[in-house]
Amino acid sequence: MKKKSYNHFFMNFANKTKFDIIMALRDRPLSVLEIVKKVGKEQSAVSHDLRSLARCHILNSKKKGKQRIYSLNKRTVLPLLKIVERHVKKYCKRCKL
Amino acid sequence: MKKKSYNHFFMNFANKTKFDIIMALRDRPLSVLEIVKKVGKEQSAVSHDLRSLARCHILNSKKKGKQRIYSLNKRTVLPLLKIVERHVKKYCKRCKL
DNA sequence: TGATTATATGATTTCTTTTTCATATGAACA
DNA sequence: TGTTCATATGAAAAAGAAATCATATAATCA
Repeated sequence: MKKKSYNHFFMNFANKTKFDIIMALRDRPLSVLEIVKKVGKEQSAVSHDLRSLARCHILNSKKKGKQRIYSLNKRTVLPLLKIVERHVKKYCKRCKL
Repeated sequence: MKKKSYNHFFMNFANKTKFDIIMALRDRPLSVLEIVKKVGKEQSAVSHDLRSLARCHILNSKKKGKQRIYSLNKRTVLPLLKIVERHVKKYCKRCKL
């Protein structure tokens, strides 16, 4: 079992900015600049995060002129988020987290 | 949306030891000492991790004499692992992670 | 009550991840 | 070709998380 793969995978959801990026891409694919605007972080920081997300195949990307468009791996991410949403709603109503 | 809840939740899967603990509890509930043996870490480190896992309701616990027995929140954890296992098998065949 | 066993806690050190900054690459187009 | 816009990269600084250590609590039982 590839433990490191799991660690990296989950790390991408555990980090605030990376999680924001995932959420930003739920509705539709976006270019880097659009993502930068949505999540309100430095371009460079976002690029680093995108790299990490794409390396784990949480995001896909394709070029479009001089832009790069990132999109969500919905097959994995949507059902995953659904499970965790249910969990958080159930258990984190009035917890301090 | 409780972003911090999500971050903490995923952090418990992203960390090597915590992930090991989750895996150790897949078959059956265990006492702290049993978990310590299984994951091969210091008792104190394991206790810290158990606290964090239980705070997010990934684990439940109950006392039994002077022991404390930890068990998995299967409803959330099992389907989650299933999704990620599929993902890792599909994408991380020969990746370096 | 005091000794023993099981687990938890808090503070500090150590390690990893994230942010930031400066700069590089690469595509489009005048 | 040179300028501009979009994105990526690498290294160093800053922040955050985990491991460690010493000690505390809590339950059991002699």
